[in-house]
Amino acid sequence: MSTVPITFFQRDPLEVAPELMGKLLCRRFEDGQIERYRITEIEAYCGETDKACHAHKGRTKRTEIMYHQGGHIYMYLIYGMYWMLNFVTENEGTPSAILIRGVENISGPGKVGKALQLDKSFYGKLLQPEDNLWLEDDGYHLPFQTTPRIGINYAGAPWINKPWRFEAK
DNA sequence: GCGTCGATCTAC
DNA sequence: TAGATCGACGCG
Repeated sequence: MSTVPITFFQRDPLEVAPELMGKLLCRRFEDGQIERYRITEIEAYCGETDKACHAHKGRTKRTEIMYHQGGHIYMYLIYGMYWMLNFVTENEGTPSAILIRGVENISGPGKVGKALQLDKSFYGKLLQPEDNLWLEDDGYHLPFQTTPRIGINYAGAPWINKPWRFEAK
């Protein structure tokens, strides 16, 4: 069992994603209680050219954090009620991120944010124990498969067809 | 300043 | 299949 270092995220999201599958997402709640959730479903969003990526229209207040060093947390509100959890990848100036769509026993990105009690206060924090959200590797290897991403039809081809969603098999 | 809409989920 | 619910963004 070891804590995954921030540098793990400072490379191409398509390289990080397969290694992220099966890792343990750890959360320390307000009351000090610690829970661990195995990551079972994620999606990669790759830079300004990827029309499904929020950063495809450039640097804004919301997407700003995606332009920073990998290892930061990107949170955003969707449909007025769900907080989506994302991990920033790559380095300064290269916007990309990985959306956590599901963990063991919890399916759906909206439910993950709710179960882990995450909101905008986590925007811009780092994935480290000091910030109450971090990653651990227990050596477990989770079998997975890739499929197109969900809910991004507006992006059009070829982006809707990219097999950038990873799910447990 | 105002209208539109989204990387969702639940219930009718 | 529609409704909840709100911040970001486009338009002007």
